[in-house]
Amino acid sequence: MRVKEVAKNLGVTADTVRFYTRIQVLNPQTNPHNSYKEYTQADVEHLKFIVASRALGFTVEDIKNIIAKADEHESPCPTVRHIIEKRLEETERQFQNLIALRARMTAAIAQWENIPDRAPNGHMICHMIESFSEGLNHDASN
Amino acid sequence: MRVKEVAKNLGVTADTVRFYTRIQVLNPQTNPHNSYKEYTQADVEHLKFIVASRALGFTVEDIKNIIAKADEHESPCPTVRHIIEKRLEETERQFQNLIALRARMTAAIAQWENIPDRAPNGHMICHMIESFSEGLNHDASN
DNA sequence: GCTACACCTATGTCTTAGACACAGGTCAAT
DNA sequence: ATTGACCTGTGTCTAAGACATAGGTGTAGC
Repeated sequence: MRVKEVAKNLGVTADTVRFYTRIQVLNPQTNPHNSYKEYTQADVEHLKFIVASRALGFTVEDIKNIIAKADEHESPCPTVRHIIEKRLEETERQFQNLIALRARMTAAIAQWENIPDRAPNGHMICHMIESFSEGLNHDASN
Repeated sequence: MRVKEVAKNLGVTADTVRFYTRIQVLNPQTNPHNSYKEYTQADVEHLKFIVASRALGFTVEDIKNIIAKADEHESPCPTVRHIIEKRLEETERQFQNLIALRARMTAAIAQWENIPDRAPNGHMICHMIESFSEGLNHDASN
């Protein structure tokens, strides 16, 4: 199979498959005539593993490490358990940040609903943002 | 003031200030002797605007556009109102994605709690991920 | 066989918002 | 004058692909 077909089968873009191939986390054979890549069923299974891992929040670097462990005939499972805990913590942090961001955005929109547009002057670029930033507590706790 | 002091005053890193200076969204004077940048109080106010905008989810490119509008003596407010709506929608999408990701992660961790580690074999890299991917519905609706 | 032409391919470059490395500058204490 | 701690600008790097482009494939019509 060639890249497009493989991609369509797994619901990802051809560029994604090319990317995995480029960084050698996927290693199809190359047709020496036109240098097209030829993906076997085993390659597809391999890609399926990669896609599933990505869907669980693993980075591509994580996946490389997991595969490396398996290539040494060691069980990658302890590594997998450890990494997903770490990634879950990060996700939780992002989640909190996103909630805070959304709160700031909706608060700003609400605050701006009742005030008029205004031309910029010497010390103001946009009075809406400028006035909103007054209420922002920029502490160093981060 | 020099970069570190400015950064500390606004609760960002010196690298962040240097970055804004590099892309010319901040334009301090340069000391011709040592090519150190010298930030005036006006520069600090300008940076304050940038930091506030970033805190509202605007991209640096957005901020450039807003400043460009203001430089043409046009009110940037309509632009600002428009952009924040767009960014809020994106944030909402990210939010949904993050919720779904977190659900997948916790589901995987729960599922893996009761199954043993296992060595990789010919057709499996990590049976935990592999078995989890079975339950994944990879549809094309995205 | 030849030529269009639609579609596909690999490769190189670009993206964000800074973080990091590093060679050199500053400045107060000696 | 020299040490040494700290600071500076500049160049490079990051993640995970997306995009641009020159060239290949393969079918249809002649």
